[in-house]
Amino acid sequence: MFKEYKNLEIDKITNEIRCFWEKNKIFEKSIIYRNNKKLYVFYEGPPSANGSPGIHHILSRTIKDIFCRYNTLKGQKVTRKAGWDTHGLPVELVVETKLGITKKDIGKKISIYTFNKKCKEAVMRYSNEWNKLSKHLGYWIYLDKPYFTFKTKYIETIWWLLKNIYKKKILYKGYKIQPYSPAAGTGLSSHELNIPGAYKKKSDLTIIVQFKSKKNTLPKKLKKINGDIYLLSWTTTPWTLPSNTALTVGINIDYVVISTYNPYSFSKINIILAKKLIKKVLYKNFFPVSNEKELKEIKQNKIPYLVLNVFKGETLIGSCYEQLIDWFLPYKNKEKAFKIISGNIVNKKIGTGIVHISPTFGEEDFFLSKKNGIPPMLILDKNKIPIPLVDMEGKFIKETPYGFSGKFVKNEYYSYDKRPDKSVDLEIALFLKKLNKVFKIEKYIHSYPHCWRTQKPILYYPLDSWFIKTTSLKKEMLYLNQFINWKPKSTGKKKFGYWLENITDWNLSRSRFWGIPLPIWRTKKGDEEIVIGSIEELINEIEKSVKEGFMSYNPFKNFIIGNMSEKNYNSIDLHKHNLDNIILLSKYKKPMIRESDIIDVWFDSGAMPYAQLHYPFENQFLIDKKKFFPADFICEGVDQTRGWFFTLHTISCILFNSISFKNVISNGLVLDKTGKKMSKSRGNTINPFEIIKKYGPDTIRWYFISNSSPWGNIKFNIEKIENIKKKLFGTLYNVYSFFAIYANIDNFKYKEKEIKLKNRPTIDKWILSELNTLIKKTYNNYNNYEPTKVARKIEVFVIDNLSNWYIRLSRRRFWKGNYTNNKISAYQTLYTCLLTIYKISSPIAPFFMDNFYKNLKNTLEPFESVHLSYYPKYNISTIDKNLELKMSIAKDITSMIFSLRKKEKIKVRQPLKRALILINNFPPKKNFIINIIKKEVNIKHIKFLSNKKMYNFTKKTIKINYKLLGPKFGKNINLINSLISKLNKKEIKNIENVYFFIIKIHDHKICLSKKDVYILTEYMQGWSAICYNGITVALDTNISEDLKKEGLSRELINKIQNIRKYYKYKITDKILLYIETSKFLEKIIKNNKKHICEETLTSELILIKNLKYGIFLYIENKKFKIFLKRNL
RNA sequence: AGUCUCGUAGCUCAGUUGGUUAGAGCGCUACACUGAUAAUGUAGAGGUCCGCGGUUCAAAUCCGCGCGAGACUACCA
Repeated sequence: MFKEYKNLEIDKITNEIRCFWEKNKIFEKSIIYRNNKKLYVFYEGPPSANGSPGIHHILSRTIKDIFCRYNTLKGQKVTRKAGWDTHGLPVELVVETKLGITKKDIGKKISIYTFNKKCKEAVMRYSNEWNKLSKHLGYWIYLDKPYFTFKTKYIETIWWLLKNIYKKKILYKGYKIQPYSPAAGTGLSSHELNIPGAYKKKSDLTIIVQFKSKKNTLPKKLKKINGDIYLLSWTTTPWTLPSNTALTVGINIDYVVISTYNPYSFSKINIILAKKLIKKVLYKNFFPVSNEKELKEIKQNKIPYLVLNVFKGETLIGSCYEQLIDWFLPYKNKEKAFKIISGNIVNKKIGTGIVHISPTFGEEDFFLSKKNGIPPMLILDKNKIPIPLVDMEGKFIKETPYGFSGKFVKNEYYSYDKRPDKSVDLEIALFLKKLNKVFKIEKYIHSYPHCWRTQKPILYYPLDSWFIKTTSLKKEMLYLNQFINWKPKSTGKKKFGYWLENITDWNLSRSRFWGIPLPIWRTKKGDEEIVIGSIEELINEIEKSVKEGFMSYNPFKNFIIGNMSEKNYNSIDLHKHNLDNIILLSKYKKPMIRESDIIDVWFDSGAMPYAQLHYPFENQFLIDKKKFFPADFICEGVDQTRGWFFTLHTISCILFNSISFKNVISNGLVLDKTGKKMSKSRGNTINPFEIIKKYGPDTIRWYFISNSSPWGNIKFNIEKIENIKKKLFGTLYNVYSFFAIYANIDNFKYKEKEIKLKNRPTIDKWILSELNTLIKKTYNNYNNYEPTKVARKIEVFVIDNLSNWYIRLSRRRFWKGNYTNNKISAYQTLYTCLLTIYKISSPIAPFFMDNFYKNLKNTLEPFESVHLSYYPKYNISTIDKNLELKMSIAKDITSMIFSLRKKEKIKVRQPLKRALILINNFPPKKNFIINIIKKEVNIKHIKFLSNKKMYNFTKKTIKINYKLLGPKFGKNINLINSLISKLNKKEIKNIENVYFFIIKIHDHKICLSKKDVYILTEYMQGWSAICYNGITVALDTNISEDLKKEGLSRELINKIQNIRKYYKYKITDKILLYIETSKFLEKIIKNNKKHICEETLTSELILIKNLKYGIFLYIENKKFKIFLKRNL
């Protein structure tokens, strides 16, 4: 027996299947059973469990699950290990808040040990939520032995990787300009700048200053100009001007030399600025003139200017200028300073098009100057250590002249009572004005980052950091990127590609506490250093140090080298609180202390392919033999492009000269119904658990996948989910129920031999052809990582082809007649369709499909679960495109006849005599189609007519094929079209009968082929007709007396069936039928009695004059009485 | 501010290398059909293909400039 249902309870099914999976370890089996099969490698991007999962995690986890399940179906072994990202600032901030402390207090008020302990506790606080999400969503992943980034084994791999990066000589210590809060005395991470509210509108004093060019270094063109030439440059941070060492121009930007006057001193000057910005810089008091004469007069403070020359920025590159404020000179390479360099940072819309560069206080400035060999403005302090002109409290250094010494560069850094009237920026402006070096002073409002703790503006400040020299690997990384299949392509090519193009060295350092410590020890002077690559190495080094007396004992002496047991590894902790106490011995017997920073958490996650395996200490072959590397597939949100995707790629490129993932889907965001981002502050977030509970995981999964491509943003709309539940799952349920009811009645169990395709009725051949086409298409789309196309194709098949067409047409075969081959064929066909649908849909809707699969499984299909079965193979010989085409024409014709009936107001129950159909080039063998149409639309005769016969009834129109003729005739195409469209019916007919014909344009003869035009037959005179898609259908609307009676008899059948249904009789129940007789009814019944009895399973139909019991019915407004009862 | 993605019916989305009159589903209105169906069919209403300009015989599609939404990066001086 096939299981029958009373109604569809998705919730119940889901729970049952979930229990079934757990109890029978289906997930485990799906891996074990494929033990000797090829591996499909999937990497789980580790989530951080210190926040609870949101609705968007449903999206990415659904996609991940789909491809893991699909590839299992394909017969591959798909292991997937869960992992947790455990380190990082967000955790630390949570703990800080909880303990009511700030960064300064760590190591003072509270020990690093305690702090780290608290972090470790805090990090997993939502892990239960995450596991619950996996479970409820049906996301299959090994939760039992996940990798944790804080575990000793994980850390050991990271160290090994870092040591090998060091060996490649691309790990170095250097300066980086970083956001820094002088008020708080700490550097800030970019994360902290992204805290909402960090960017605030700030009003700054901006000035345009005049850098005097060294004329002999200018291009020839400009040397000829009389007088000094100044480069105008704009800045919002005048306090950085003493640190200026270069100017930047855009090579493709047009610049001009202008002769004019300084608006403050009215001295005559030549200035250089971007052509496009003339109007913005020289507005209000300035006016353009066209010759030297006019330039001479300043009228009522109106200043004339004359454009002398236009040139590309490129020509300025390498030219020099005089230092603007000559208080200091760079301690190193000063001869290379004060040059014009090129850079793409030049904004064409604001400023002057010439950017002032202070490498010590701007990140872009820093990189650009480094690239161009420009020295930063660093001077040597009394200890001969290079320092910038502003100290770490945000003050000008002592040595600064003209009263600037010790002044805060931002007024906000003073306490309120001590804040001076004039800010440093203003003082610098006035100082330069006196020297006649200022062209303009203005206020400017822009958004500027502020320290989230002190609410004061941050500075960009050079700080010590460890870097990986990723810039040196740019080529390799770009090259290897070509071999990654990105979904969508643009993320890989553009977003990721551009990012690689503009790659900067990877800053690994974080001056925080909860993370993997840098395994680097250095002497005080920094002349000797060691990078530790394993615990063994560390222990050995400690031993040396103990011998020399730098350390009193070895804190890790209980660790057994070479013992890979969890117990051994859990016995030691490699976090900062332990490592900072370790002092190592240098080659020249000097003490070395650890570089105090921890490693960027992104390195943790990017190292996950190796660290999850404890490579190379264990599982070495899995990576080296490329068994578990690179991944076949990863998937995360598009925001990970510069996050996880990047770090994975970088590490594998550096160390393994390989990509680390072959296919990647970067999914979009989940927005609310109106397209707004979901956020707690907006209050439009959706609880993933509630939504899963309410609609079921399959429905949600299907919704996410079918609604739009996963890489687009999805607007989360509950109504659509409802629709999927009703339409797809409802229909599938109904098709199954239909099958189960009748299969059980006929005791069909798929025990009979499979009926050969050639012996099946055409309708079965058709649906099997469509089914195989579907398998083929879904197979390709899965392989191309296009889940949306898969889901949509399945929807069309299930709803349109299988339910609304195949079953509708085949209905009678299931419930009428004996258990013949025809009937068996119907069962076998429907069975195959259902089983196939369950399999190909199971990656997307794993619960629902498994449930129904299990109901159908039999000796032919022995698998315990659909997820242990195999993806169906499509059979090319079953696909009959011609048949599919014919059927789609039949559908069209049916629709058209319904449409005509509606127009003529003739019910479908009323049989009609005939319909005529005109269609060009209809494939042969029409009978099958004719029979379907006849039954569907209740018409006795369907006739396909040839063109010739129809000639008199039709109107012909002709149109040209633009696609073919357009390229041939270009502009003349419209002329040809007007000529062609004027052809009369006879001429068109002539064209139909030939292959080529000739038309005349302006005495030119043009030869056209029949393919160059479309001929449409549109209309039939005197008939009720309709035309669509090149098909014309005409309906004979005359109703004879006999047809009328037949129609009425059908009306009667319908009424009886409704009563049976109302009485809840079984479909197989036979009945006795009593009808109160009348002339009207006798007329109806007379010729159709047999048919009526057959249709309604009436064993006896009795006409009685006076019927005591019964119900009243109406046909055509005539009242009569009827009584029926079960014939037991 | 820059970069990237997106913008097609009230809603969600298709729309092939540019080519005849831009489509589907949901929703709305009316009618029909139904012994699996909470379905389905037919008809109707509903479009400045975000706007402007360009290339072309021909643009929703290609290019440029805007506008709007989102992400990423952000003192991009």
